[in-house]
Amino acid sequence: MTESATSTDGATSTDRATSTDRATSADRATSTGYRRAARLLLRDTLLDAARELLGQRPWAQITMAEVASGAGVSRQTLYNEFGSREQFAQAFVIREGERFVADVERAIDAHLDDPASALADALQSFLESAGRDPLVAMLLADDGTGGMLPLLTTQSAPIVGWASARIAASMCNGWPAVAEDDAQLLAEALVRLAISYVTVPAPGGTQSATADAVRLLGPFIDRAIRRAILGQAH
Amino acid sequence: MTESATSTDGATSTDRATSTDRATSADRATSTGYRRAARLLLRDTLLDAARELLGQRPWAQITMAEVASGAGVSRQTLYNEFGSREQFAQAFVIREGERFVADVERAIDAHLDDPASALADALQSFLESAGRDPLVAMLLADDGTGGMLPLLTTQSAPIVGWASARIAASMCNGWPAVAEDDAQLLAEALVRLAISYVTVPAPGGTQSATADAVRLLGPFIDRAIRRAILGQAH
DNA sequence: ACTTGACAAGAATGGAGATTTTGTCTAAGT
DNA sequence: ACTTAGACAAAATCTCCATTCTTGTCAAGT
Repeated sequence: MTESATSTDGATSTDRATSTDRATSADRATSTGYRRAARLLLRDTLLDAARELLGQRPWAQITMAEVASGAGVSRQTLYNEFGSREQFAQAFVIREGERFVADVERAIDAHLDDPASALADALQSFLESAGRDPLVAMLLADDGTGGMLPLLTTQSAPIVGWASARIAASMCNGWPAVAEDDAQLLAEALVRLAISYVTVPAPGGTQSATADAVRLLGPFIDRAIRRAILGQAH
Repeated sequence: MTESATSTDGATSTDRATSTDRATSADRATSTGYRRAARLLLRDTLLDAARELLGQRPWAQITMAEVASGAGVSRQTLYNEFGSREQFAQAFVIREGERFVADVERAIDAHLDDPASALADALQSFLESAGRDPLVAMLLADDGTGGMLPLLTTQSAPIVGWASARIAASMCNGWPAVAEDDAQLLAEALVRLAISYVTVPAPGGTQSATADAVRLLGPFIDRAIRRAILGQAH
């Protein structure tokens, strides 16, 4: 019995085009493309299931079996996809960080002409969505028994590295003139500050934090841009 | 300023002004001065005892009785001085943060002419001493069972507030021309970045972190100084 | 002011046994 | 191929209980 529970609203949708063999009348490349897509879908579904469970109780009290059944998938599949519980938790935190990265990338694309505005936009939307996030609330309420705090703090080196690399790449992409060094530096600072503001919010709320960050980093951005323009002219 | 640097291992005195002493007479002042000094000595001794114990095992496994006897003092005295275990832990973290503040203040005083150098000096010496600190190492190794991680992360709002206020005051003192807003902003960013760099070190080591911070915040400082000079001229 | 001894309430500890969970494996099913 | 159910050992967790320890606060002694 595997406890057929559920699926409230869930996001999960296990239905998949069952015709795996046939190339769906499209180009052949889709075959490998399908594989990858299916794999990503699987990962996302599992991560989503964990997310929903985390809204109810801390990570330490959630079993891998629950995650698997929440995703409508066997436990074995979960282990095949993410080696261990620890690795799964790591992947989860990274995926949540993905929202942050996505916010920043969207902001960059929306303000290709004005990096300072992009910064404001990025931090604002991220901090606001993080503030509404029940997961973040649970993390903040964690007194150490929750089990996920270290991942965001003492063991967050992988997340910081990954997120800042992604953001730096986006910056270089959106603002090709900016030096790679500057982008990397700004990206890492942004990530560190974002984590800091999530774990201990600014007393004045998110817009205060955003305004502060812009005021603080604005001069650096201005200088970077000025250097970029000079470099181009040269 | 107002910092009586101690010659020995590092019992920096936290001076709390709160002079409630209504002047009764001159000779009385000596007595009150002694009182205060004795009180501070007591606090420091207790905190030092805790520090030594923390070098051996995590906070969760240290009892108040051990701290008291380590300081050669009765348990009751400990409770009289710091209300509860939680408050003691808080005070301890703040006292450790005192080193950070002291480093920054010293750096400010040593570079009254050049804030950027002061920033570099401050962060460099702090990160280096923190890197050598066995306590910090223990905190970083903490998997959540240690019991002190939340104080430095999710519950670090008091520390951030206190440290940045102190540093901002020192900045305003050392560089009177700088706007209070700018000092406050820079101080808070410095504190947040310092905490971030302690919990997840920069891959390139402390000097890399310092160089990064200087490069990042340098433009802001330059602009603040430029504004300060203009303000003076006006 | 500091210490000592005592105190209740609550937290931790330990031990022994049952139960769960993790991580891996295999034999199937699609 | 990919997934699944079933089974498995090893490790972790839970339960229940009794016991000890710790916290926080007394009052009285120095």
